[in-house]
Amino acid sequence: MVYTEESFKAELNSRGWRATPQREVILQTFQNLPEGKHLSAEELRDHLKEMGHDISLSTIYRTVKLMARMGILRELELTEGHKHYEINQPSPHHHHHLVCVKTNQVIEFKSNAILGITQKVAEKYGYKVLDCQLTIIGVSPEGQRSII
Amino acid sequence: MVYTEESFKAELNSRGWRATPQREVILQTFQNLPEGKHLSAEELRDHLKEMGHDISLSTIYRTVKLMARMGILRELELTEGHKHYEINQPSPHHHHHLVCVKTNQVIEFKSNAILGITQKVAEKYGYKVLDCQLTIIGVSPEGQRSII
DNA sequence: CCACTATTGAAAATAAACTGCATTTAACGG
DNA sequence: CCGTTAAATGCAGTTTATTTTCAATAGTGG
Repeated sequence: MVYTEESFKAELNSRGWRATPQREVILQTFQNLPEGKHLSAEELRDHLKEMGHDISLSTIYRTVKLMARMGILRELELTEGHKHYEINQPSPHHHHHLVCVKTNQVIEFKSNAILGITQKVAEKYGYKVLDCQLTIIGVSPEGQRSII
Repeated sequence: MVYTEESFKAELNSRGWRATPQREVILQTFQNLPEGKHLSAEELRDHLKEMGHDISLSTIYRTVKLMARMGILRELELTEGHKHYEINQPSPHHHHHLVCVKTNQVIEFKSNAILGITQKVAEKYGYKVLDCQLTIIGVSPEGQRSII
């Protein structure tokens, strides 16, 4: 699902919400990010500022949360202590994360099998799926060598 | 892996750390929790207090983080805004979470296939696995009905 | 174009998690 | 056992991410 300005507005309005310049800019920003790139709220604020868009942190937080609930963004909780957001890509681009607790390295990987498992589980409980994330927590080769 | 007081002490000492009454009590608490039950730092503090153990929040935070890095506890990030911890069970008890963004309902489910995928991915990158969690974010039947 | 109400930005408020430091205490070697 | 050494604890204070309050602004639907 890729949103245009119009389809995004329609989606928002259908839920009683409003399309605003801030929301549109944030959506476009995430849609144009290189695959697998994710941003924290502050990183997004800075990135937007560089592009000439001064959007307050309050709005950023409110918007990413809103878009995560709509299923447009994925909310990632890796190991850094703050959330990251990225576009919630459909099947072929959908990926998961392998995280090192020592070095905080994050590796992405894909798996169709996980999508299948997710479908079955969600169906069983009558859930509508917004996102599924397999997070593997472990120690990278470098981490295993380090003493710290 | 179920730890006794001795094996836990051995595991700590082998890493240059110390076995303390607080750490032992916390380990026992998690090992005795009903399956699938998870606690936040504050809930753990209160639970321990009820059992007659007055352990400071600082120590709680330090201990759960330590035990998560050791692979003894899993750190769960569901939707409530704070972390939860539970014992990191081996294969037959290992489970995953289906979470509703509207009602915050959490359903657990098991899957051997996920363990297999995790093994393969970790092996490919030379990672030592501490934990793997598939989190499915969606909307429950009740959530789909609600207007909020 | 109007009225209504959602949204924004700034500042203040929260809440979770972390840290510095003095004190306590586990581990290890003799 | 005992003493030494460094790790761990508890307290208080702090940091950091995120949320909320509120007045001003601006989409929307009629």
